[in-house]
Amino acid sequence: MLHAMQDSPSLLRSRGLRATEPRKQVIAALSCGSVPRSPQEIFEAVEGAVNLVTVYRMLEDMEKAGLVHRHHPTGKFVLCPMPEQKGHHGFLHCVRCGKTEEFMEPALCKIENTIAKRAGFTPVSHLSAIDGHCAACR
Amino acid sequence: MLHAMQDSPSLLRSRGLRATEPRKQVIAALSCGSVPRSPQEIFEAVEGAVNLVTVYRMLEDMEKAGLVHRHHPTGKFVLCPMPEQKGHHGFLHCVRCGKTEEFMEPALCKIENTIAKRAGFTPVSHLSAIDGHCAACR
DNA sequence: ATTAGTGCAAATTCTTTGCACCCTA
DNA sequence: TAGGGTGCAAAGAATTTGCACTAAT
Repeated sequence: MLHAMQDSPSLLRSRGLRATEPRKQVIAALSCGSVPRSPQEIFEAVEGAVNLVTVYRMLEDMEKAGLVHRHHPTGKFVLCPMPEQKGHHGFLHCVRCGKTEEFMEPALCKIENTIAKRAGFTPVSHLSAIDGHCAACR
Repeated sequence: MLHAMQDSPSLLRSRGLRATEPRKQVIAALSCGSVPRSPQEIFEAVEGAVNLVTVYRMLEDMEKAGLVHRHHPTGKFVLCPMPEQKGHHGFLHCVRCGKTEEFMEPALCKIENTIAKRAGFTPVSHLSAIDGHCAACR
């Protein structure tokens, strides 16, 4: 997350997006605290410095670019800590404090592929979210 | 699913909900085709026979009762094929035709628990959805 | 200089709330 | 007949669209 905050311009450019002021601000807001945020919450976090409509459009672009992910079932957004890595990203989400961390676990992927195959499905993408209490909120 | 269609009244009553005409219609609509449906889509499926607002309230109640589940990331609703069974329910969803089936896989649960523990999380609930192409849409 | 990106205003769409009436158990 | 459910009207949120203007490359 920090790497994104420290150098959001190159992060953006590496994904084919221009490094604009609004985008840098939104990334900065998202990189604070590992908590998923809704468009409205991001808008408030930047204190209205970026238009809400722009936040919507931006998140759409950044999601396509793999820079942010939507956390389900909340539907909020988090910065992807490893945008270069392909594969199944999953979330660990604390229902008390909201802290959310992303993980990648090949073994989980493998089982999901097995389940899909068994049912005659050709898997394309996976989504998994684990809700619970984090160490601090135990 | 068929069992629900054939006897939605007892299904409803077994969960403490009254077997009303609107509810029977919504369950019938949901049990057709194993496709997740939004409140609006359900409203259209019953051809306006049930008020849209009622559909919303109903889905809320039925979800609490464990009769329907929300499918993520679409946010639409499906009838739960096994409301008696506890544990982690997951979805297999065809991105072409929309067909969605639910599964339960202890091995998946187990890995997710491991992931959570490893990160110091106490897991409370899991969500997983696999998108892909079903046998018919291959 | 180009063209992606942004802001503003306004339209849509989605979801919730309040309240009176109805119908299931 | 009592209380859970429903419909209707209306409010409130959330999300999208069009278009002119700005700014990054």
